[in-house]
Amino acid sequence: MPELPEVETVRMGLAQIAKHQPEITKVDLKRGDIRFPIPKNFARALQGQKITGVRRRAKYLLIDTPKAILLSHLGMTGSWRVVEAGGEDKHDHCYLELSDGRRLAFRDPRRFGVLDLIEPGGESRHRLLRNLGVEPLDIAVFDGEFLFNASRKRKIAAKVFLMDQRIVVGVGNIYASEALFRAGVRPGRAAGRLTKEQCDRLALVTREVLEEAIRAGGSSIRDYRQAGGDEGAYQDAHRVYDRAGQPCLVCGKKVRSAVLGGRSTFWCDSCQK
DNA sequence: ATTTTCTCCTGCATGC
DNA sequence: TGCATGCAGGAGAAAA
Repeated sequence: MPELPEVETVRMGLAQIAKHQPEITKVDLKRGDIRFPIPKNFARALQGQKITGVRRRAKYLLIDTPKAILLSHLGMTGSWRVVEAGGEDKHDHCYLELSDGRRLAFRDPRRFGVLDLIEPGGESRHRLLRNLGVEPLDIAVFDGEFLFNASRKRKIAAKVFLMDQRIVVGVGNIYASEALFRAGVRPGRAAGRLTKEQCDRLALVTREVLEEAIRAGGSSIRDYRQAGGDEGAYQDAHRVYDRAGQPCLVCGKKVRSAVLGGRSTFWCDSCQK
């Protein structure tokens, strides 16, 4: 499930592919909708455009061209990958043919992803981007004080709070469990009851876990792959995620699991309070 | 305003 | 072997 580290890994891969600013010679759109309708002028707007950069905001990828920004979200099973000229996959919804002969596919079996266009400069007004919270890797804004202030009087579980993209972006189900484990905070604790010290620690370890995961190329669970097709390695570093019933790596007690906010959640009762 | 529930979709694991 | 069932989940949208 692509969360911030996976999306950032894909961003770096795409940026590498696009570093010489290839032109998009052809856009081959296979369907008119994924999760939402794809704009009618999608292919026309991108065709003939040069890729000038690849950015990330939250879990969204922004492929920049002079006249249009291609916005994409990987949802649950989405991926951008370099594919062979002839080959097609039934879950490839869009192909971008580049002037260097390469072909990029947006593949998404479960179709929870997004493809859209943004007018250059219109990023902050886009409906999917305008209500997003702070970037967790931005040290200037994401710290314990921010988390503390944002969580006052909130009754929702700390994990649900941490996954709320309007507060802080990029933290999904895997990294929320991992960060809370490192912070020593039980996922079900009411956000508003977190102490300042816990918020300090949570901000610190959230950044830590995301940065470590980026360095490892992300976590490959089921479908996720890097743009070059490689798997990430961070799934091997998970301390609690998907480890229900197995011994806690710190104290040896069984890792517990429950559904919280509709998502499977993992924690250690003795290491987290 | 905040919180909860529903929904989208397909692949895979499970059980009979 | 095959079918039905349930589960996984990012996040918007609607409901409470």
